Amino acid sequence: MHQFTEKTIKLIQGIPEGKVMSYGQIARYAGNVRGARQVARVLHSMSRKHRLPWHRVVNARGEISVKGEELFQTQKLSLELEGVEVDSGGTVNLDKFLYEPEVDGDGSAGQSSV
DNA sequence: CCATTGACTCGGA
DNA sequence: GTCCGAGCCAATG
Repeated sequence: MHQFTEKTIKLIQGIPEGKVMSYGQIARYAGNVRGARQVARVLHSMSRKHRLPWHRVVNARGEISVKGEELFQTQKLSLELEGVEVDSGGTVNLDKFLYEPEVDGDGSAGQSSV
């Protein structure tokens, strides 16, 4: 197993409740800027074997990009239950719920703008 | 090993 | 703002 996959898994597991990450972002943190699709694939494969909080993973726009209707609602429900506000279209406010593990205790920037 | 997929992303029209 | 196309890399069959 490549480190990218393992890092991806760990990153996903490291996402706190009430936060979400995009595939591309995870891929970058995993060391692969272009690994967004692999993240998706990892979710498919790993989520079957491991219990990964894949529901905390959304696309770059903060939207739930899952295909299946059930999976879509499942993810949306899971996020809402964790305190993440999800729009009816499955859109999450990345300015509020985007998880940035590298971010320092800044806090001032990020969600100050409207 | 080769071909296909895959929950994506970005850029252009 | 929406739609289309190409890239990208790894796991699976």
